[in-house]
Amino acid sequence: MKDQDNKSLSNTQRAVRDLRRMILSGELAAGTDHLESELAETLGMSRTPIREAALMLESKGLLEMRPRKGVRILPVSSNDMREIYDILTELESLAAQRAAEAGYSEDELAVLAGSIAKMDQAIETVDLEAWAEADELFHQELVRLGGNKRVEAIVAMMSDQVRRARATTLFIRPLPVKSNEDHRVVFQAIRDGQPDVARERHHEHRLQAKAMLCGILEKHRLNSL
Amino acid sequence: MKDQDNKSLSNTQRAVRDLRRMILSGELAAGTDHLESELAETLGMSRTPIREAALMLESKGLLEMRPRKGVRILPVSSNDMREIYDILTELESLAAQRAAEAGYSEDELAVLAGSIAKMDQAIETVDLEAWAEADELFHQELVRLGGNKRVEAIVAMMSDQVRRARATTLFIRPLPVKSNEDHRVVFQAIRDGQPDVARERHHEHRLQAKAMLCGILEKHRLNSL
DNA sequence: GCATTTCTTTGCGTATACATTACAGAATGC
DNA sequence: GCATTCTGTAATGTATACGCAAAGAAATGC
Repeated sequence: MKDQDNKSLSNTQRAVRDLRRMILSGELAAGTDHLESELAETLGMSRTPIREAALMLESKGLLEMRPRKGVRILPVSSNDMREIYDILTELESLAAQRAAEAGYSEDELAVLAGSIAKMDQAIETVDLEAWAEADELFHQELVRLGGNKRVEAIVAMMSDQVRRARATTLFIRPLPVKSNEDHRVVFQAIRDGQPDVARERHHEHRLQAKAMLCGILEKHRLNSL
Repeated sequence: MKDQDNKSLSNTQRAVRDLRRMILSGELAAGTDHLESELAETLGMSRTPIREAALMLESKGLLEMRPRKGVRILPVSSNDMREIYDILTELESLAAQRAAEAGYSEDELAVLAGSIAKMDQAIETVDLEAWAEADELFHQELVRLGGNKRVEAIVAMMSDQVRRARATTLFIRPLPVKSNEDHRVVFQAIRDGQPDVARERHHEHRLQAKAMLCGILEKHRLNSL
């Protein structure tokens, strides 16, 4: 199945996918430099698709191309995380508001409800990986329901960067019980058609998440992930 | 001076700059298709830098590369404008808040004040082009003062698309007197260190601008710019 | 021993050639 | 006359080659 994908995908697309995966997994560590030709050999293709992929990832903020220094995997500082969380806070809150205004049916909210259920279960079994995955689904689906494709794209881009920080902090942070309550309240506001409540509560939720995460990063001097 | 730029800039960078300019000026009209080789010949370079430039502009949402259909200049529908204005509304309001929190000195706010003065003057002389330019400066500087580089980048990206719509609507819309009052109020709130006021007033300002612009677009059936 | 300059090496920017693939139009079968 | 398949072509996707510019090494002058 993966091989079929490989056949239909262009090399450039494969390079984007693989490089992104390697960056998010840490295989290409933050702050390290890599020659185009080196990456080309690693992925078994020529420099052209590598360059095209790197260009795309550069505009997504994952790396930087510097003449004669190779492509540099961008580190994410705690200041970067502040910037990113501020943007996520605003855009997701807008999405929550719009979702509440849209008046979705129970069916249409099934995925959102499901993600909350998964998070509850993950907390009971103290499975942090599963919680993180469900949390991501919640936010992604929330934004989808907001109905603004550009917001979706921006949030997806930022989420890529958050993911790296989260992988590090997941096991340091307190158990996200409060977080789950917040999600439930936002969900109810959307279901009950209360845009202002949905917006406000989600806004608050994200501000707290930001404070928590950035606090941890700074306390542990994790200044480049 | 321009020629010096051309010497120090790479062909890819020139292509980005020129293509962007051609799209914003309408020389490359929205909805039209252009072959890579055709653009290459126009700009006097090979396909490689054209492809790289197109890739960058694609991620900025100005165009789309479709296999065998050429590079398509993306039209901006009134629905697109709604999406864009919603994002600008949220992110600029955040910037206004943060700018007010930062406690800038009069000196540091000089550019912002200057842009307001220019807008006032432009209204008196009914010079809409000059007004639009000053208005853009105001919003750009506001976002800069917000101190979030990513917000700056996103807003700059979206502004590129707004510019096309504005060129069309500028001479249909009412004289932006109300707009200038809004700017002044936001400026004062920033100067006086009132984050909530700055945020709220700017938010309102942008919502009205959105309603006005989208209203015009729909009334005149301008559905692809 | 240090600075300056030149030379070498290395990696990127770009052109170009080639492979691939999707589409159009013709041709053939029914 | 219509549908289907085949084939040619046009445009993209990818590889590769080459020139140039910058960083480092070596050498020379002081």
